[in-house]
Amino acid sequence: MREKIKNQTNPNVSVDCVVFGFDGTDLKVLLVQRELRDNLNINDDTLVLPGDLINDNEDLDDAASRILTGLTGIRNIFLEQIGAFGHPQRLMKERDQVWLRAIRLEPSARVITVGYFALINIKNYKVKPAGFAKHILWHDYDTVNELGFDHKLILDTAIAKLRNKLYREPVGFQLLSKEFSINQLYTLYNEIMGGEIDRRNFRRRMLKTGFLKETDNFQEGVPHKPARLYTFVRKEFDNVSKNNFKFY
Amino acid sequence: MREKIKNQTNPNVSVDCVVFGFDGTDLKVLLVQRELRDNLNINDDTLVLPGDLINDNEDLDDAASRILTGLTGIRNIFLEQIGAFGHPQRLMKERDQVWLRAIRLEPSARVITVGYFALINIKNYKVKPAGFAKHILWHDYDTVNELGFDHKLILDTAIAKLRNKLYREPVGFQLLSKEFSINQLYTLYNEIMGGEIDRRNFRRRMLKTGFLKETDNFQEGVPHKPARLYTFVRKEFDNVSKNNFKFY
DNA sequence: AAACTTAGTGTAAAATTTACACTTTGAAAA
DNA sequence: TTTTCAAAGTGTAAATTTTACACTAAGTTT
Repeated sequence: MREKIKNQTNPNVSVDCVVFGFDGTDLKVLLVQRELRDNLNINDDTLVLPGDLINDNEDLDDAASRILTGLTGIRNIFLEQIGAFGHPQRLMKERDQVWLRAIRLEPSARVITVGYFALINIKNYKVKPAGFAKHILWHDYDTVNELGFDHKLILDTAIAKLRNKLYREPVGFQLLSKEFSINQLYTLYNEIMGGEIDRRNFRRRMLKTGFLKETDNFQEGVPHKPARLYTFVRKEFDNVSKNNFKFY
Repeated sequence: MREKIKNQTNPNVSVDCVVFGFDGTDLKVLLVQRELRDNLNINDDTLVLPGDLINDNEDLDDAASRILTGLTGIRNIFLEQIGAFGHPQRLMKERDQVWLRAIRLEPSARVITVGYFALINIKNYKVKPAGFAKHILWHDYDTVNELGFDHKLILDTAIAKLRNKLYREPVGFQLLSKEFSINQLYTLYNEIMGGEIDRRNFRRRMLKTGFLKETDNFQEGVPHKPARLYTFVRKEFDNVSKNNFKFY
């Protein structure tokens, strides 16, 4: 770091969260409408990721937690950083620039955002509007088109990281209830991977790992044979061989 | 993002680079001595990663490139973001706080740094002192102990990312000369992985991928049988099956 | 010519992956 | 109560990949 040049303006730094959820069938992502302020006559209902400026003296991770706690009330959410995104303001779309000026961020300063992704179980927690997000919705991941700022890029990066993570840790369990059937797990993984996983081989592989523990409970209220429910045992996962990778 | 709260101070944002090099035997990392300023009587020769504040209107990636070009003269360096690191200033060691105050960064503002890692071939480029790095050295990766700020954390994260990356892309070639022997490649990989790779199986696997092209050249000046040299053919890599991963 | 150092090579056993289709079970409908 | 429906649950054989493992070849130096 060199001596500070005085005619530079420090950037605003925000944290934006990609919150993935799973409703049993589709992968969802939590989006908010860019807040309209009554005293502004700009018309802007662009969808963006939930986020906020970081506070002084606040860890980046803590800022992400704060945002999610505000939206969901949950305290210990699975959270992982995606990275920093920082296009200079001049590269933004006009609409985004207007919006930034409207809320009077430090004049002329750019915004650098640190992306996080989180996984939560849709059914367990009701999301609720927060100060920085009056309109909030679960959006189908597959059909997200355009988002404000560079949030589409952040979202794309997030799904890549999530897939990647699935190769090393059983993160998928964060998206399911405590007890789940093998086929629910299968549906989730298949959805995340966007792919063609063989159902029978999937079951065998998962059971072989040893970190799924059979319970005595079964699905209820389904109009067909109810499936046995399992729980995830982290302790067992930690023993699983991690020699899973070939390098290039 | 909410309306800017006026008593907040925007953080300084810097970019720090973990530059890995390979000298044929050991993995190295480029470090600089925290710059001593003659007009300050603080005694500080702490080693840190090369870095700098980002400029207004400068992409984060561009800032990292700029730093590396300053140190090495190379323009197209393999570079990848590691992530953002942002402990509030209050969590820093006293020595780091003193240093920051000494160079008069925006008073009381914290520093958020975005880490990058780069791979370069030590032999091809002479590193040279730059404005922000008067003393610069290749340090053995294995024996790096403590660094200023949270740079040790950044370094640890970088090596993890590098290993990780090796599972999906043949990045190791960035660290070697254009033509190299299989055993040079082996030594490098073994060094990065910190591990026990079987030499024979390594050779077979690498050759089988098809992205190593045999040349008619051999090592020169070695006091033993000279090894055949190969080049890396990216086009072929792109055809290699990427179905290399098992998930959990 | 002998000694040294790294290059370069093969195989068989074990483990893993893959492809693939029918039976079972409970609920709902007829 | 029987039939129908929908998803649960199960097995195997062939192909592929991984693993473990030790000697010969070739060029340089002494």
